[in-house]
Amino acid sequence: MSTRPPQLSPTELAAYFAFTEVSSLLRHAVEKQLRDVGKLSYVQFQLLARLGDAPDGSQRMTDLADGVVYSRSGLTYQAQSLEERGLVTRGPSPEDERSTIVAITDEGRDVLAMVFPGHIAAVKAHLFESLSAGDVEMLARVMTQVSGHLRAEPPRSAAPRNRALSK
Amino acid sequence: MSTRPPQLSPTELAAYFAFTEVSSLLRHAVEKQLRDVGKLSYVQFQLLARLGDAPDGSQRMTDLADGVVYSRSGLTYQAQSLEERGLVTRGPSPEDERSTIVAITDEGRDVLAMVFPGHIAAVKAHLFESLSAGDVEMLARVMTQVSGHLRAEPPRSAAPRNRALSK
DNA sequence: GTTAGGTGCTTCGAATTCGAAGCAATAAAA
DNA sequence: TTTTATTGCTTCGAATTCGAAGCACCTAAC
Repeated sequence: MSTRPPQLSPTELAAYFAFTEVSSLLRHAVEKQLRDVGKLSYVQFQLLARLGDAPDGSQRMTDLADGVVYSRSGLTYQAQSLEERGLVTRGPSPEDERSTIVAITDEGRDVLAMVFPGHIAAVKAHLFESLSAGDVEMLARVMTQVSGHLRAEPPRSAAPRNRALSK
Repeated sequence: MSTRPPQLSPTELAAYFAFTEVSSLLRHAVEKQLRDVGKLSYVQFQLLARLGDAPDGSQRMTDLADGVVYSRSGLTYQAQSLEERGLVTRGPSPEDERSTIVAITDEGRDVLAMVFPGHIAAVKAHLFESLSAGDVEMLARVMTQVSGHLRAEPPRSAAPRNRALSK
């Protein structure tokens, strides 16, 4: 019935499987390092890293959520947790009363500095160690390509809201 | 302090960021498709797919857990869920009383057949659409390389147990 | 203005996840 | 054989995750 099933070539299959496997294993390895060294979840680390990178060390909640590909409610949860630990502060935006601005604190930067070297080392050890410089370059190019493609169509982590009253 | 901090080259950084982003976005897209079409979580789909691929349609719990990079307790949970839905059966191994053998049922195969085309289409659309054949080949090669490297050292999803009484 | 719709975030409940601890069976050592 | 360690899985509790629903503010059209 309907259209005939689409297929993946053997190469595509191999690429897909290996890709998901690497992604899982890398993630686990990195999470362990972050947990052990800084008691941070992967998301928390990503949030701190993004804030640390931001020009003024602060960002809107929504932009953070989009940046790390994460649900808004989940971000609220993690931001609260980070705030309780004193690693970030949260406050309303002066421009838009609805927005919450999250800013990294000095303590947050300290923790970031604490875990960063180990994080880098873990990534190096698990992702790059077995690759040649050419491979890395290629990987960067291809992943950037796909990433751009993905960013294009689907809006973002906040799903288009209920077109509810469509009746 | 101690050793000087390791560094990632700009290319490595770009590769790492793009890689994690693609992995997140792809995962979300695929999960949505599986949920919508077959009410399956990603893990559940992976489990069914692995069982469907196995020569006799069955596997040990531990091997499944290792295969999908998943915690053992999490697998117990999902296997229970799949069993309740009649998509798999579970029973003790005749060879080793400790082992549980999970086997896919005909219904399981039906659900798998139901979601598979859409799954393939999603992967094609999100991961491969913007890539050339050469890129795909390269990606397959590099990911396989890394995957092998990762599989090598760290044992598996079941962490080396408490070498507790090391005293 | 005022009203309808859009946007930003949080709260809520349910589902999922993990690690630690526990139980049973097997393997290795003594 | 008995003791000791290892392996396979499940149960437990705590933490995390998400989507839906709700609240407040903001914007545009009237």
